[in-house]
Amino acid sequence: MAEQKGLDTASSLKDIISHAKEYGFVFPSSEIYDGLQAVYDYGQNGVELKNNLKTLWWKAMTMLNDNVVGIDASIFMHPLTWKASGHVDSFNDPMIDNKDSKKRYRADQLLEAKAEAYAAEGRPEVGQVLLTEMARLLDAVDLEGVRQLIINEGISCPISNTLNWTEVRQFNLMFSTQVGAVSEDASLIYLRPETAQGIFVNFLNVQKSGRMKVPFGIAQIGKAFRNEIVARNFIFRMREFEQMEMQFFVRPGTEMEWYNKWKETRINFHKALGLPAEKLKFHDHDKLAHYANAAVDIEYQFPFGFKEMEGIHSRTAFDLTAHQELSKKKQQYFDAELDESGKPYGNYIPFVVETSVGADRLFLAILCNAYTSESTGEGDTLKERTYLKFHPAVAPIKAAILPLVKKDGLAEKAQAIYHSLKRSFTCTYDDGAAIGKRYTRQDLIGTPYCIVVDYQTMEDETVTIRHRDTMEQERILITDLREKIGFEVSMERVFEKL
RNA sequence: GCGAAAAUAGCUCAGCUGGUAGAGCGCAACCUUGCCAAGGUUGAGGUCGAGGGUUCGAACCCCUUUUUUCGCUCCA
Repeated sequence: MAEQKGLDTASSLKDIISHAKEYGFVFPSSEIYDGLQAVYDYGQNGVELKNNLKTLWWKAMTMLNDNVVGIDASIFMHPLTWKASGHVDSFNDPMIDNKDSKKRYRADQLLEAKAEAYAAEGRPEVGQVLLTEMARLLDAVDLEGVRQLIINEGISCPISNTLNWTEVRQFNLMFSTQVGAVSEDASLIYLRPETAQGIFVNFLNVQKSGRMKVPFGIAQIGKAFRNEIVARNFIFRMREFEQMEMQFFVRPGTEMEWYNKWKETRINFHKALGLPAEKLKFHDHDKLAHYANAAVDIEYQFPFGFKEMEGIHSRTAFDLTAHQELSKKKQQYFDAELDESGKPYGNYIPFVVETSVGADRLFLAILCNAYTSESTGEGDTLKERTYLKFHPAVAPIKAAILPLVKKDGLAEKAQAIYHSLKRSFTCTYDDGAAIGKRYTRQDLIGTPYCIVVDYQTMEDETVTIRHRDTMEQERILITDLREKIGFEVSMERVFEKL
């Protein structure tokens, strides 16, 4: 009788974090110097798992869709990119703390709420004056002026009801650095806070050089950086993270059709990776961002609750239009397809449907789902068993080749098998301890198959395959290993469900 | 960023009212070993998160700091 430990509690996140560290999946960054908050490194097993996830996503996008191609844009981009995208303005949030309640607020939101209150009492013009003044102060970066405005308006903290405010501080969520001569203002550049803009600025390059016809998509995997005020929940929210984004360019008016199609396509991808349907759900955005006309998250039930893993946004023509206006370069596409009246659709700026997954979040979801701690038997036969039940296609190591004992030529035979298989998929060889201990070592890093060389192998060229989840064994010919295991661990096994 | 708690070997922990660090597991080598964390021998590994202070003497008391966890807050 197997009993699952409480996987949905906060304590199991702790178990997963220590398991991830102990078995080489995720380490705190620069740990010998006490680490760096909200930054993590992937270890020898973590990087294999993450690379597998990235490759699966990449191939699912570019190989399974005729009209999606990839790019790899730089992290550094022209500063005006972030002006056009709205990040320079909307990421500079002025924050203010109330010293009595210890609560923090966005100063602009406090003032906007006050302006709405004026409007509600029938004096919208007073509110408008307030907003204009606020905009002037924010543009001038007069933070003390903003604080005075809050105090003069008598805006008190809703919790403590006092006017005991701290100074206003800017939290710029974009990291910046300087290129070239340090003294020049123009040399200030940002680390990209999202990868999407690298796709938008290359829209016409790809469309023209690839003779792409709308609808088509551009996929990209890459690092992005955000100076989060609070980073929590392990690798869920990091300051440096990796996104897997695809921007799909469509004819205006058809965006909802594509939005719905990609919603289904993307959630099916996660299911094909082995994430259970009951731990996945859509969450529609109530409040849409400035660029979107529809937005939904695919949420996974992490140990700390249902949280966003992937976002699917209908971004309209916001981004390309903004880039066209700021760059003065037309971002339009000529659609030669004929409409109902027999005329070409002609020139337009395409609408965009975006799918954006956090690679680290997908990694965490896969790891949380795989982590299994069971106890079997009772009394004297009670045994604890912990293993990672990864889909074979994402497991860091696909197979371990183990001689039952080291002597009588079994080790040499096992090594020969190892060397012949390692060209086909990631394998490991271990003759270090008792066979049971070696099985457990592989369970702990989620290796789906253990291939064991025993005395019968020496007689009839067969080995046993021990399966991770069931602990059952089957005997097969050595010559069948490459094909049988190779197929089970292949991407194809995931893609056949898509 | 605010509040609370925690930090001793790779892991889990012990360490009395202050007297220059221990266990189990794990790890490495060798021997033994016919299938689910097997046994034996030997060994590596810690200035007790960091810095300062009090003291004859600090893992232990005081201050500061870093990191982590939890609760707020934030999350285009």
